[in-house]
Amino acid sequence: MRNFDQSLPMLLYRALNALMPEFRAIFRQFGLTERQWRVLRVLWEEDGRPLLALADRTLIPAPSLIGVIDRLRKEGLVERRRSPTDRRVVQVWLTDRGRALQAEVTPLVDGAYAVFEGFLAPEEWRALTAMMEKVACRANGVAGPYAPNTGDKK
Amino acid sequence: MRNFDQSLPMLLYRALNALMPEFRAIFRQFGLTERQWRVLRVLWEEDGRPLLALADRTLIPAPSLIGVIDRLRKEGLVERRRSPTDRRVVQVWLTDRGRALQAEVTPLVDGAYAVFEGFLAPEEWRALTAMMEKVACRANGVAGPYAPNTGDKK
DNA sequence: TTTTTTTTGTTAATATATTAATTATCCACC
DNA sequence: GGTGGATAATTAATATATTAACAAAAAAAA
Repeated sequence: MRNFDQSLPMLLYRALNALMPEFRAIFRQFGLTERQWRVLRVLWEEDGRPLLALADRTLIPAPSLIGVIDRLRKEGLVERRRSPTDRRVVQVWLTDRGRALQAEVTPLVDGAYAVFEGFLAPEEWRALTAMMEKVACRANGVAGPYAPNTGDKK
Repeated sequence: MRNFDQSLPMLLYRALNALMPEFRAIFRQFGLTERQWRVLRVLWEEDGRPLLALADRTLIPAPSLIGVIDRLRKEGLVERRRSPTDRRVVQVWLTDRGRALQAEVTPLVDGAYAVFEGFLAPEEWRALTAMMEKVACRANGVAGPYAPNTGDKK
């Protein structure tokens, strides 16, 4: 039986465990959960994404995402509209408040991230990124290839 | 605003997202959740650990762990005993069934792990491990040093 | 020895996630 | 132009996690 603490999953969990509380404390200042932030983070980059595209990008399973978005809607940060061209599709749009939030949250998040960024040298970052991509890609390959749903028509 | 998909947290989440379903499918064959497996995995290595020691080792917050262990107990895989020397402490012990499970689950888990292990070269593994430890350690340092609770007396 | 502090575990309230099944719409084909 | 299969989103049922506050025992201090 191999070493538990040094297994890849536990290594990743421990790193996340160490990193995320810092970020979550920031999110909480704005009444956001981590998952809510992830949704906003994607919408700030590209507004009006379909729900499944958000699920792919945020790594939040669709049924969970329904709830996340519903709470964001109740807070008046996003709204949902049916796509005019495909009525199955629900697009999620930022409200003015949702858009305004970006300018408040982003600096704090970037600040925290900059600290963590300093933990590793640039070439370490490159190596790490490449390895994580490799793991994610090939592991996905075990059950099927990684094919991000962009939400765009083919 | 930095690239979301290549941020450290999302890289780690994506890797875990790719890895864990494979393992969870194995756990499910034995009626175990991932967290239940993590508890058993530690107990197989060292039986009778105090609850907080398990929380540290498995990265499961204590209040969550209560529930996890309670469900394991209902399944007849572990039992809880008060420590004779310190009545605050609750030790978690494997039952015979809990102990027997190891021989069934471990080969499958090791098999799956071996596949993933092949994704990276040995020196990549070393580098990755070192980087993750560095991140975990130093990030913890932001809010306080990493001091694993072994459950042993000082 | 009494009081205070710390440690360990727990509960209670709330929030959230997961899994499987369901609905609505669209697309491709005959 | 209707039927079968796919896709997008959702619901329902269940399971689980999180946060803060609490209780009990032990250790430290007064």
